[in-house]
Parts: sequence; C-alpha cells; structure tokens
Amino acid sequence: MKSDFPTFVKGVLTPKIGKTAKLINIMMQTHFNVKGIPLTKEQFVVLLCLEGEVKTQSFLTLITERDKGSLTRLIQSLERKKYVIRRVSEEDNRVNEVELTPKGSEILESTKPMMKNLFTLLQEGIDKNEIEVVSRVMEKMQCNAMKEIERIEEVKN
Amino acid sequence: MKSDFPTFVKGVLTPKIGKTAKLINIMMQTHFNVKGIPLTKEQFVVLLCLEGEVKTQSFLTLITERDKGSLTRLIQSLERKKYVIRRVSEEDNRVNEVELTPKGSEILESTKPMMKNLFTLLQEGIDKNEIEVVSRVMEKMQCNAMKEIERIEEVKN
DNA sequence: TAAAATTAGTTGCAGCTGCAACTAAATAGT
DNA sequence: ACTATTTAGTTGCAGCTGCAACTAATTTTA
Repeated sequence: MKSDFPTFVKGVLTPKIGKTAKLINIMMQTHFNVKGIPLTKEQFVVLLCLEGEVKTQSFLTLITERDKGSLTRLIQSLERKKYVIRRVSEEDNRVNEVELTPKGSEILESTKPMMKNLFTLLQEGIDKNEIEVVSRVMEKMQCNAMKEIERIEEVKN
Repeated sequence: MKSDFPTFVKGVLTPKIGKTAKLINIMMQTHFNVKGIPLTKEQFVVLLCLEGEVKTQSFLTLITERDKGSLTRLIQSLERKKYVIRRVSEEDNRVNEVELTPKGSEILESTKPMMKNLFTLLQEGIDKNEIEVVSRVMEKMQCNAMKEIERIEEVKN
C-alpha cells in the first residue's frame, strides 16, 4: 500500500506494529472529530477504565501504562469538562479517587457502541486463530520489552 | 502481568497492539537516554529513512505516516543538530530535499546495530510462522483502518 | 518517637502530534 | 495569457508524552 521502512527491518515486526497502532489512533480520533464528540482517544480510554468503579490515580497510571504526570493532566482535562470528579481518599490523604460524573457516564455510554463497532470492523477478514496468535505474540513482546527496559534501567544505576 | 483494560474489549486486539507499541517506544527511548545518544526515536527513524538516499519532505511524510507539519519540525530538529541538511530542489522550487550529513551518517551507523539487536531481542521466543501471521494481520488491520478513515472523511464532506 | 525512606500526586520542561490556516510555486483549464 | 486548482512546505494552536524535581503524607527503621 504505502512505501515501507528501510531494508534492515525485514522480518522485524516493530515498525509494522507501530504503524498499525498509529493508524488505529488516527481512526479513533477522526471518528470523534467528525461526529463532534468532545473527547480525545486518551480521554475515552480513561473514562472506560472508570466505568462502574472509582479508581485511584496511581491505579489508573498502572492500567493505562502512562507516566503519572501525564495522567494527572489527563484527569484534569476530564475534570474541566465535568466528566469526572476527584476526591481525596479518607483513608490516605495522599490518594486521589477519581469517579465518573453522570455527564461522564452519559458520554461514555453513548460512545461505547460506536467504538465497539470500530474495533470489530478493524478485525474484519482476520480469523479467530490468527487473533489468538497475535494476542499471544503481543503479550510475549510486551514481556520482552519490559524485561529489557528493566535491564537497561539497572545498567544505569 | 499488569492489570488489563475494561471488559468490553475481550477478543479485541486494539488495546494490546497499542500497549505493545507504547512499550517498544519506551524501550527504544530509554536505550537512547541511558547510553547518552542525543536522539529521539522519531529522529532515529527519519535518519534511517535517509540512509543512502536523498528524499523530499513529502516523501518522508508518506513513509513515516506523519502529518506534514509534524515532519517539518522533526526535520528542523535534525537540522539544528547538524544531522541533516535541507536544499530546495532545482527542478521544483516548492520541494525540499533532505540529506544526511557526515555527522548524521556517523551517528546513524553507530546506533543501527544496537537497534537491530533490540528488535531481534523483542522477538525472542516467537517463532517464524507466528511472525508471519502477525505481519499479515498488521497489514490487514492497517488496510481496514485506512478504509475506515477514508469512509469517515467522506461522510464529513 | 524521631529520622529516613517510600508513596501519591503536581508542576516545569522540552519534544512530538494532528489540524487548520497560510504562503509560494507549479500546473491545469479556459 | 490568466485565472483556478493543486501541491509542498511552514506556522500557530492545543493536546499528549516522559522525565526530573518537587511537596506532602505515610510507613519503616533504628
């Protein structure tokens, strides 16, 4: 389709995965923009994580695989839009609990089916055992990457 | 390993691919940082594209799947570091040709083997036909995403 | 129990991103 | 030839990012 990356990456998945992730992000964002939904894909993902459950910021940092500073600001942007509220935990004054507002629930519920469709559509023409394989490979690669990151960090210290 | 995304995404690859891409990026960047190599992963990819060949900015926009404004600034950052030079094309005054400098070639050559190793390491424990499957699925998904993006854009107009 | 270490979150910073509005050059259409 | 369209690139803008330095609260340890 489009031109490809330089030659030394033959047989290497990294650029393909990166490109795919990028296109998926663009697709999601375009959907939000065109339909006039006032959300970024990042904000949507956070809302999704909050569905039905209050979560602390540090837990959100973990599951969204994000820097804590980055998450702070993401939450602030959702707060400005009145989609979530933040509350200091009663047990531990360092902890912030984040909760969906009714307004946040509403936009999430109205957006979820659309996103679900998009995700299904993305996998059209790919069969079940292929998905199985990709799923396993992604996990394995995440594992390898994580190990390597830890190894490098260790070298640093 | 880490907690996972909300439940409605069972059997959906999108979040896994996104997370994997993210971890790979962090891994690459951490490598550059720890080894004191003055490059971002984005800059590295552009240098890689320039290896052995002068390219125009619009061609770089295509192969790196980036907005043209974003690419302009990436090139500018590489120019500031004296890794590339830009030259207006003789045939067409709108066109900028981008070329590696010796300094750019040098850092690219000294960094490439390390990155190659990283990419190989990432795929440890994954066998050849699995890689084949993932490769095909990524292409298919890119195709699906592209089609959908075009469809949405069309709706907009 | 007082000092030290850890943990949660915030903020400043620099870098990358897409989008949209813009300039300038080239090409097409009349 | 002259306007209209297209193409290449730049810039302003707002948003997300990781990193590092910071504050404040809590927990550990001596």
